[in-house]
Amino acid sequence: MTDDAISDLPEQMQIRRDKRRAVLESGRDAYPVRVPVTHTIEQVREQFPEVPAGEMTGVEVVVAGRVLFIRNTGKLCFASLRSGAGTAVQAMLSLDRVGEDALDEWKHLVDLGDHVWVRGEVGASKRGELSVFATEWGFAAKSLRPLPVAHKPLSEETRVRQRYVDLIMRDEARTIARQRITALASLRTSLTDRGFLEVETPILQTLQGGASARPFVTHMNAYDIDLFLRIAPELFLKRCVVGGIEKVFDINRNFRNEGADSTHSPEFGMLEFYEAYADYDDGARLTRELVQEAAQAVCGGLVVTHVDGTVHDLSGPWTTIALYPSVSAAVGRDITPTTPLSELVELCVAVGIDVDPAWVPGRVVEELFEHHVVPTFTGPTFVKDYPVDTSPLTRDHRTDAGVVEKWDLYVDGFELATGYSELVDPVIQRERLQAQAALAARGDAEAMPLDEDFLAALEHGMPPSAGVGMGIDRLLMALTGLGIRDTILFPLVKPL
RNA sequence: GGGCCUCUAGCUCAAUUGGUAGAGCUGCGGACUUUUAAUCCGUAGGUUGCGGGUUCGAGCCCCGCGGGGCCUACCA
Repeated sequence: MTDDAISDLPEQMQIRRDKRRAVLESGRDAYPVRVPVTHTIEQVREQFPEVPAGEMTGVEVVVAGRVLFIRNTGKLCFASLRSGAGTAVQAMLSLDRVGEDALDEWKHLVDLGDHVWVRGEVGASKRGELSVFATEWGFAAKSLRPLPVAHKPLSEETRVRQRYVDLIMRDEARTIARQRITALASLRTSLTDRGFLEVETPILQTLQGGASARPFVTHMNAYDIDLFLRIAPELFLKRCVVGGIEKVFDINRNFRNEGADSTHSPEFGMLEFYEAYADYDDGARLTRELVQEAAQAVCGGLVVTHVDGTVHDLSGPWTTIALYPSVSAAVGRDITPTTPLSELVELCVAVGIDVDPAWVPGRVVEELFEHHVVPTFTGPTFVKDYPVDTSPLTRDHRTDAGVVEKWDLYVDGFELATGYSELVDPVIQRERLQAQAALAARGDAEAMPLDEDFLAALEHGMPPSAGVGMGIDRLLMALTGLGIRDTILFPLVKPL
């Protein structure tokens, strides 16, 4: 006989273990391999949308669900059985229908959190609650741990560390888990409907590249080499474009070995797509359509309501501004890529922005932009034409000197997506990557080494292309107003 | 990286100046055939995050460590 009495266990857990043993010893099964279910709880709800209070339907069903509310009286017991998706139906066990033994066992063995099944006629209680009037019941799975109180909010830490409990207790947790998948499906549908091909690119990479970030490093025993977990799929998607997959995307997980806080997760979801014979304006247009179609799929419309009750309108063509003109308007002075650093620093000091002496002029302009312009945004906003000295890997603007063909999409004050007219000249790309490699050689952990194979691919000729990256977590944040950790089912947490 | 706050029963939280660790829900026993956080009677449940120190006495004060949160800095 197994010893299921574990010492030092909290009383309530020990009692549930004792009940489990009592179930088995009584000849019932606490964990049957199969349960005689005839209807899901959803099906019962759909089939009997309105049963008048106190009336019966004559239809017998067997339903199973988790017990989330329980109320026992002397000869009549109530329980609310809920499906995983959150639909509930009431079970009623009365002495005259289920019999004395089954009623007593129910009262003494069933706890909140247990999975049970009941067989019985569908009807409505005197209060009008749709109910299954049990003639028979059994366990589907006995729960050995007590649930938290239903009417007090679970601490944020418990919600994240024990997401299974969060999913049981909180409607919003169940909702966001489904919304995330809905958003991903919407992005896939939107892109494949437009002729894009979804590919998979490697997570284990021999060289880091495609972004400036510190990678996670791991080791491959067979080849005895260090490998990097990807920080971006970019260089592989460009290889696809070179190879003729001219509309291509990857929905992937990236890993960055940097800070983890309320807006940054060390692993995060990302959509990247590339479209040949398109430029950054085309990429912006498609990005807007993707976000709007995702909003339609997830929220049922383009006007979305956040968890704090605020309403956000994602419809329309959205505002597009250029970085330098917007800063010029805000500070009342003409700011261009040739404005001297001293003048830019002066403007920062005047409004209390601390300037790092190492910053290049473009960086200082971006600080002025974030201070003066970003807070004025009233809806989704594309900001285009960034300083060349902060975007060394990006193609120069076709007409404006000193800026590059890059945009950032701001929603709710954070950056949701970024897009480029991709640099495809292999000679210029090599020069810029060589400069990065020099930084890497000097110890800059975020700089990329020279990827000869990528350059060889470009030297075969890559058509002019638009490239876009969008954060999946941030898309969910924009649609729901949640923090990043609520959009990720299992965010990384430090072990206790 | 810096600063501030926080960790007490299964869950959510109290505990006055350093003086017997409590409540609600949950649990357990009992009553109740229409409950929705039922009601009533009775009752159990604690290594106060971990380790040291001060003190006659520490949940409370001091030091160290760990977890969490907020602000700030940095990074995308």
